[in-house]
Amino acid sequence: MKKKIYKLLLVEDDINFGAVLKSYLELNDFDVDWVDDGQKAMPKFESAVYDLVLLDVMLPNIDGFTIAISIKKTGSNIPFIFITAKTLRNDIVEGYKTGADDYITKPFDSEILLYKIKAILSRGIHGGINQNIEIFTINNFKFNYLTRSLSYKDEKKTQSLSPKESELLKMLVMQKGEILPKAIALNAIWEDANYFTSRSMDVYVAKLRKLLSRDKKIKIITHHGAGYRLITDE
Amino acid sequence: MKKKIYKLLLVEDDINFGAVLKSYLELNDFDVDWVDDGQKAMPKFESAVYDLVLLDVMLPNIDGFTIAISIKKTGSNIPFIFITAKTLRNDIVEGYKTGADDYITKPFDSEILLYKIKAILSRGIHGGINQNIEIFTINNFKFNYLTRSLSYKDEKKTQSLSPKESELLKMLVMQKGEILPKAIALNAIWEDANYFTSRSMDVYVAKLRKLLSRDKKIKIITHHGAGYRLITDE
DNA sequence: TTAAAAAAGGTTAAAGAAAGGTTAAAGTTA
DNA sequence: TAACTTTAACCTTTCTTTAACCTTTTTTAA
Repeated sequence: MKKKIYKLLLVEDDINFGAVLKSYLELNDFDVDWVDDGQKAMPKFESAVYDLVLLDVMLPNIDGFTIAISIKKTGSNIPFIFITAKTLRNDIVEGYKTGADDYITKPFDSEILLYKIKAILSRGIHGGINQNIEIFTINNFKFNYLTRSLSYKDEKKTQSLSPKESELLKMLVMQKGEILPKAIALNAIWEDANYFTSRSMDVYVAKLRKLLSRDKKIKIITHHGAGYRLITDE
Repeated sequence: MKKKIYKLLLVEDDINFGAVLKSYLELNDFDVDWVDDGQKAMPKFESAVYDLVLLDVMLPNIDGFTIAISIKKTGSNIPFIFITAKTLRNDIVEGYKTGADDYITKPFDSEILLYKIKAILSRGIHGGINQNIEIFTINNFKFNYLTRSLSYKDEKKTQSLSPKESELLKMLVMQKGEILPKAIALNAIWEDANYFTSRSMDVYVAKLRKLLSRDKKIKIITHHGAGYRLITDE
C-alpha cells in the first residue's frame, strides 16, 4: 500500500530557519510548502489542500494567530502547530489553540517537532466531533489526559493518575451524561471483556470515585448490567 | 542567501547617548529598538523577538540588573551586554553576569562594543534547529551542548559530559516543564526503543540527576510509563 | 408474589507484574 | 588505555490483577 504523503504549509519569516526546517521535514517524507511572509499565507493555503499548518507566531506583517483565525473562517478544521519564542507565555498560546492544535517553543528539538506533527496527523480528522481534546473540565476538576494529572480548583498540587485510571476517566468524560457501556470500555482499555477484566474495571471505577469524591456534584452512576455514567450535577 | 539582520533592544536613559548609539548600531546593520526608560523595557522585550539586549545598569527607575532578571524569568536565554559607568566596580557586575553575557564600561570605544556584540551573536544561540544551540541555562547551571560541559554558578571548573549525557540533557532542557516522552528520546538518541535501550536510558537519567544534584531547585521528574520532565523550581 | 438463588457490582487488601533507581561490572570504542 | 556505553544485579515504587467478603439488583421457582 502506498504510504500517504502529508502536505504541510510552513509560515516562517526567518529565511535561514525556514530553509533548514523545510529541508528537515522533507527529509522526513513530508511535502512542505513554505512562505516567508504572513501575507502570502492565505493565498498559498487556498491554492492547495494541506494536512497541517506550521505557523510562526511572531511574523513581521500579520501575526500567526491572525492567520490561524483567517484559515478557520474558511471553514477548514486543519490543525495548527504554533511556533513561538520562549518569551511568549504558554497560556497566551493555549488561548488560541484548540484540542487538535499544539505549539512548540523556539529553539526546539527537531525530533520533538516530528513527534508532535505525527501525533496530530495520526489522530486523523474525525468530522465534527473533536476527539483530540486533552484537557477536560469536570466541574471543579481539571483533567489533563496527556500528563495524566488531575487538579482541584486552583490548587497547585495535582493528583497523578495511572494509565488505566486516565483512560477510563477520559472515556467517561467524553460520554458525560450518557452511559458508557461496560463492554465498550473493556474492549477499548483492557482489550478483552471477561469476568476478570470486568472485576478489574470495577476496581478502577472505585478508584475514580475516590479520586473525584471531593466534588460532591460529580457522580459516577452505575447502570446495572449496562455501564457507567458520569454526571456533574443534579 | 539573505543575511540575517539581528534585532537588538537598547535600554538607555541618556537621550543623547541613546540616540547616537542607536544610529551607530543601525549603520552597522543591526535592527535596533531603543527605550529610554527601564520601565518600558519589559513590554518592549515581550513585543518582539530580540537577539541581544544592551542594558544600561544605571537607570532612573529600574536598574539594568533587575530588568535582566525579569527577562530571564520569562525563560529566555537571550544574551545581555551591560553598559556600566567606570565608577561601578567590576565585581558587582561580575556577580550578575552569566556565561552568555558581557559588559562594557562607559565611555567606551564603539568598535569594541561592535566586536562584543558580534562575538556573542556569532555563537548563534538563537533560532534554527538543535545544531545551532550551544548554551543553555538551567537555573544555577550553564550547559554548553557543543563543548559538552556543565558549570555551576560562577565556578571556573566545569564538569564534562559524555555524548549521550549531553544529548539527553539537551532534550530535557528543550522540553523544560513539559514531558519528554521516553520513546522520543530513545528513538532520537539510542535509535531504538526496547528493554535494553530503555534500561540504558534509566542509567543516564540517574547520571544526570547526580550531575545536577547540587542545585536543589532542579528536578527530573519521572512520569511513570510516559517519560521525564525537567523542572527548575516549585 | 415473594423468598431464595444467582448475577452484578462495591470495596479493600494482598499478590503479582511492570517500570524505574542505583550501582557496579563487563563490554566497546576512540 | 581511558572514556564511554551496555548489561546485570538487586532494590523500590507504581500499577494492575486477583481474592475475599460484602451489598444490591435481578431472576427463578415454589
